[in-house]
Amino acid sequence: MAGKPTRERILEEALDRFGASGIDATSLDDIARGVGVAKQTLLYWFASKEELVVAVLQRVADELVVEVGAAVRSAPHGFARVEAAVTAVFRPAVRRPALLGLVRELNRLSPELADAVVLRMQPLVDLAVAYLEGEMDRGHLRRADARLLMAFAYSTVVGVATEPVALRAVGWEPGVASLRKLRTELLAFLRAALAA
Amino acid sequence: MAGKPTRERILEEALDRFGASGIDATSLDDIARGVGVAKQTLLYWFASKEELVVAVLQRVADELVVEVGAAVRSAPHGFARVEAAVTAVFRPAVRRPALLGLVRELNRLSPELADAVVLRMQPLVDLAVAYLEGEMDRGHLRRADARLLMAFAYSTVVGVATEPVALRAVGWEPGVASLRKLRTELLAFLRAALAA
DNA sequence: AGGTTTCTCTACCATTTGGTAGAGGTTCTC
DNA sequence: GAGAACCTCTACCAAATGGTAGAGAAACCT
Repeated sequence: MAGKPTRERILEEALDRFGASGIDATSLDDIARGVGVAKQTLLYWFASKEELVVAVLQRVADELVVEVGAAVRSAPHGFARVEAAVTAVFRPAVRRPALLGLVRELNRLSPELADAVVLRMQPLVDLAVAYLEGEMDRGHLRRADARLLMAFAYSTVVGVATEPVALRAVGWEPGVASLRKLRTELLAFLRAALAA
Repeated sequence: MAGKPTRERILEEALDRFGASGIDATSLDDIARGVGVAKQTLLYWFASKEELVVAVLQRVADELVVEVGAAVRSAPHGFARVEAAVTAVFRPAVRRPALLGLVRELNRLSPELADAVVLRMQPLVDLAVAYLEGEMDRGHLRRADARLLMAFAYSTVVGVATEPVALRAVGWEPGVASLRKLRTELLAFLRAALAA
């Protein structure tokens, strides 16, 4: 059907389905039908459902780590760096909303993989924290718990991206537009809270 | 075993299990074993799994609505009111971490119930928004999108309460202590951002 | 050409799970 | 004490799901 190799198409389809309906609620048959192959073709490429799940999560984690890492490393100092990091976290969420929902299932489904993700994230966080604290020392930013700041920003994105009930309660429809608006507002907030 | 009626114990157990492992991954047998009765006893009290799920979610929604509603209505004006609302949202999360995780599954499992929850939440949000905007008009708070503020605070709680990977990446262990620390910091943040 | 590897398929199986049928016991009512 | 309502149980079923066995193409060596 498509030019992409089967394995690739399976991974794409699985990511979409897992993200939309949850991993448990998605059967191998669902994915296979979506790709347009037999279930056993899928089991040829991935020996078991767990293996498929891990492969999908691995890819999700890779995207996040690479994207946020590049942004944090390349952006200028000061608040611009905070801005770049926040934007980087939002980007995958906007491009593929299914993605963030999956990270949440990591712990339950593969604690080992979750550990691996944590280990890869930590240096990035450390880098960001070091810069934030440097800026605070220099008086460019108000003093605050930089580590907490990171958790704070990230969890906000996750919450809004995956919590349609809360969004609708405040009068918004879930979607990309809401995510963008939130990013703007979050940044304004951070700016106000961190202004020295 | 316990003094509580069977139906009540089933609801409690189901809430815990659903929250811990997800609804799909929790079988009726699991819950029944946890309570110490046969699966069919459970099906006597709730005609189907869906009915049990709805009952549990209904109760979760009730707790949230009642608790937040009481806090918003009773707290003094100004920033104290914001503080009361945020604390009220945190309280259920601290007391029963499983609770917030369930709200997220609402949309997928029972869109009708999700609609109902949204409808009940809206007046509360309106109330909070009206007060926030009043305070802004009077110059007690900095001007900002009050509606967004609500979504923002709530999604932060949800994100941190249900996203252990992010927490661990910033060097914390998931748990009640982290939630408390986050509440303090979130409030400090809001205070700084909203100070007129 | 002939064999080997790669890839996809049809058929089938074992287990789990939500759910049904219906029996039996307990408590409350009269 | 008789009957009814209430509550819990054992035994069983139908459907779905993850997974196995193995056959048939098709491309790729040599």
